[in-house]
Amino acid sequence: MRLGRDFYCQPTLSVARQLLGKTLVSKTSVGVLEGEINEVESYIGEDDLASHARVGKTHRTQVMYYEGGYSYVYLIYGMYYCFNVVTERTDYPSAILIRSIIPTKGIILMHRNRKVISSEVSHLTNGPGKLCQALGITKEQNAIDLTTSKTLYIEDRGKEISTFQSTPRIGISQATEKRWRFVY
DNA sequence: CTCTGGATTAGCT
DNA sequence: GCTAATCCAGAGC
Repeated sequence: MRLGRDFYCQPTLSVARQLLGKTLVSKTSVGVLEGEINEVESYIGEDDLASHARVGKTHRTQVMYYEGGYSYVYLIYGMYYCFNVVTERTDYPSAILIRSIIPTKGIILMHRNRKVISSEVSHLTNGPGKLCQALGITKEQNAIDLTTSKTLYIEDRGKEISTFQSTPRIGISQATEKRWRFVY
């Protein structure tokens, strides 16, 4: 069943751990694309130097100040999108970057959405930019309410994750001491 | 207005 | 391991 407001409005690190094993669903005009989340990263508060919200509320970061359950999609390096879910209460900027999923449905369509010629399934959605490309997520999907959207949401399919690792976050130059990346 | 650099990736050395 | 690709947010003037 679909994750609701209560799920996303918990403390960010708790939501991040619980997102492992959940299923990300993207219903596009060409078909349904799904994958199981297996790597996430947390960005918490304006004091988090690695978070976009370190500069405060701006046009780009305002969605991070929404209540939990909204999408935050941004363009990185001019060519890839990154998909985040906003967490916690209104006016507290926090979000979780979905870094990797395991494709479970619409794999043929994912291959078509990805630009690379030879992409093994294992390389299809194992990166934040890759999974957005595969699932057709762009800035058009920014600030969507994942608790009511008909096209983009996350479901609990009953998979339990017993063990996972927490490690420093990837690709950032500040605040690397925080082990806010979760993988299983 | 201009400038800098980034929560990335693919392809090459 | 190195870097080009390519856009735009944020900062400074």
